[in-house]
Order: sequence, then structure tokens, then C-alpha cells
Amino acid sequence: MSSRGRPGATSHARIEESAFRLFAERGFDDVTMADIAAEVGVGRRTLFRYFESKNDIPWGQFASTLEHFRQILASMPVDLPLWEAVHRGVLAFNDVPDSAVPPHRDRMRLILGTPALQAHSVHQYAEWRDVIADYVARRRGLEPTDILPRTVGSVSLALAISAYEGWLADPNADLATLLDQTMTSLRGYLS
Amino acid sequence: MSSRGRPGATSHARIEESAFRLFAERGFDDVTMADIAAEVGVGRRTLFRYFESKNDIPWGQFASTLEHFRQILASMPVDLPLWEAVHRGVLAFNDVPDSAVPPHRDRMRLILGTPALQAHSVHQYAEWRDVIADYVARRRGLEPTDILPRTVGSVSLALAISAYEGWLADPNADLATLLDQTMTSLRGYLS
DNA sequence: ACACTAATGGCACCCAGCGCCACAAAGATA
DNA sequence: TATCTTTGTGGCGCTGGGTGCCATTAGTGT
Repeated sequence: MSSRGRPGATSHARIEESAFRLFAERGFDDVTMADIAAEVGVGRRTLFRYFESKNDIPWGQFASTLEHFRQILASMPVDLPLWEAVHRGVLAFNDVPDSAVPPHRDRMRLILGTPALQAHSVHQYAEWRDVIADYVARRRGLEPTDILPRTVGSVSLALAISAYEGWLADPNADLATLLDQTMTSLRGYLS
Repeated sequence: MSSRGRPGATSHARIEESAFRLFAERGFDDVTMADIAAEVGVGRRTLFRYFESKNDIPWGQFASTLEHFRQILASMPVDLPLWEAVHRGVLAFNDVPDSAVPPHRDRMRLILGTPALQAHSVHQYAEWRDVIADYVARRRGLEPTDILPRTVGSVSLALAISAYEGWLADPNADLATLLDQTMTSLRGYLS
């Protein structure tokens, strides 16, 4: 349990904090990794040990939240219709506590509003879809690479993103409500 | 009509040709813009006047084919159910002549099989989706930015890509058949 | 021959990202 | 206390995409 070796000079959280502050001030494209490194008070080279790329910073610890997503789906009652299990799973995964809403909004606005990030998000999206595809495959006795699981994953993603875009466009909108609306369309595919 | 000024040293088609040859030999990531420039016999700087980025080369003249897509949809009978109009439109847009199938396959295999290109394709996808969203909006008397048109666009894209992936995975598969199968799911959303 | 026009391509530069490696800071061991 | 081991740091140099600048070139029109 005891830590060995030199302690880290910073943390993912600290880097995110500084980076988001700079992004808000000057825009994502006009902030260099050197800028962020200076702000954090750490070497540029070190930043790349915490985040694989500049584009990964806005996504934060997303990859590790996917394990949670897997558990949410796995714990769905098996007697629930498949479409409803996926529907509820997506809602649960995106159910952030009230206090975390504003930063979540900022994060998603940055990601969905910056072309370079829209492109890079493909990789996160792929992993998110895989979680759904794996679940659908298990429930239906198929391979995760079969067309049905993959399609359900893709369609779910498309619907979820639509909901997010609507959420960001309307300051008064409720994310859960929008997700509930768009995800309802899933029913058509799976019945 | 008559051309004025210095004539171009190459063409989009020539660049695509050389680039695809190199990509096939060494893989997309191991070909530099300098390599392509040398192969074409033109300056590196000039390449960037024909294609905005290296990632744009595999997509070729895609942007200009979208005008064709718009016309296809616009010419659909208005008494056709919306879902069927979109369905047929997507099929028509992807109906390439037999002789053009092999290169089209190579192109799509490169795009869908190269991570860097998967990411960059987001921008082409967005324009493709907009064509559908605009059509749906016009037919339904909505704004192209409303949720329904955008969602139909996103879902159509997800379904079309699923079809393409199936097509690339099975050498004997017929693209039109696969598209027809996956696009059928659209019916559920729009009725 | 002389302008005019439009494309070329070299040059210098910025920035993301990576391999290499000397070095720093901690705990463990003696 | 001195040394060893472990682990993170961060500087250096390089590659490659992409851009601004600008002199040059190859055409057309008068």
C-alpha cells in the first residue's frame, strides 16, 4: 500500500481544472499544451503522461466511467424488455447529481462545440457503443460483432447525442427528459 | 470561359490516384504528405491547396456529391411516406455502377479501417446528416435544427454505416441489400 | 513586347506528439 | 547515515501536419 518512487507532480484533476480555465478564456484551439503545462506548473512532456493527447483532456476520466455503465446494464432485471433495459441504462448512466450539472454542461458544450473534439470523440463513442453492443449480444445470445448489437449501439449513441444537443441548445431543458424522449425511439428497432 | 493565369500542375484525381497507391503499399499512417507530393511530382505546399488536409484525400470529392444527394431527396414523390423517401434516397445515393464498386470498396475500407480517418470522417458525416435533416425539416414543416430532423439524420447515418461495415466484412455481400435491410429500421421512428 | 492573372512551390514557422535519457524524490535496506 | 531501488519528472531533439508569406512561373489578352 505504501507509495514507492517519486510522487507525481500533479494530477488529472488539477490538469483538467487549469485546462478548462484556459479553454474558457481563449478557446480550445488557441491554448497550447505548453500553455497548460505552464499554468499547471509542470513540464510539457509530463502532460502527455497524464493525457494521451490534448484532445483527451476534455473527456477526463470518461474511460473509467464506462465500467460503471457496464455494471448498470448488467444489473438490469432480465425480464425487462431489451429496449427498455438499454433505455433505462442510458438514463442511469447520464444521471449526474444536480451539483455536477454545470461543469458537466461546460464539458459537453466544449466537446460538442469544438470541431477538433467532435472528431476525436469518435474513440470515446466507440467504447460507449461497445458497452451497449456487448450487453445486447449477451442478452440475445449473439456475438458483439453481429449487426444487431452494433446497430443498437450506434442508434442509441445517435439518440443520446441528439438529446445532448437539445440540452445544450436550451438552457432550461432537462437532460433526463430529453434522453427519455429520444431514447423512446429505440423501442421500434428491438420489438 | 477561357482559362486565365497559370494552369494547375495536377488535379484532385491525380493526387487521389498516387495517394491511394501509396496508402495501399505502406498504410495511411506511414505515408507523409511529402511522400505523396513526390509521387505526384508537385510541391508539398501545393497538395494543401487541393486538399485541406491529408485526412481529406480519401474522401475525394465527397462534398460535391452531396448536392446530388439533395436532388435525389428533393425529387422524391411527396406522397411517399417520409421514412420511405429517406430510405429510397439513401439507397439511390449509394447506388454506384458495377465498374465503380471495387474502388469504392477500397476507399470505404480505408476510411472505416483507419482510426485517424474514422475520427476525421465526423465532418463529412455531419454534412451528410444535414442533407437528410434539411429534407425531413422541409417535409414536416420544422427547422433543420429541431430534434426530429437531426435525430432522423443521425439514425440514418448510424444505419448506413452499419450496412457499410457489414458490406466490408463480407466479400460476397451486396451493399444495396444490406442498406435496404438496415434502413428498414427507420420506419419505426417516423410512423 | 507588355501587362494581367492565377497557380506554383520554396521557406520559415507553429504545434502536437514521441523516443531518449539524465535526474529528482521518495521508501527500503543495511 | 549512506546507498539502492523504484517511479515520476522534464529537458532535448526530432517528425509530420498545417499555415502565412512571397517571389516565381506560365499561361491569356492587348
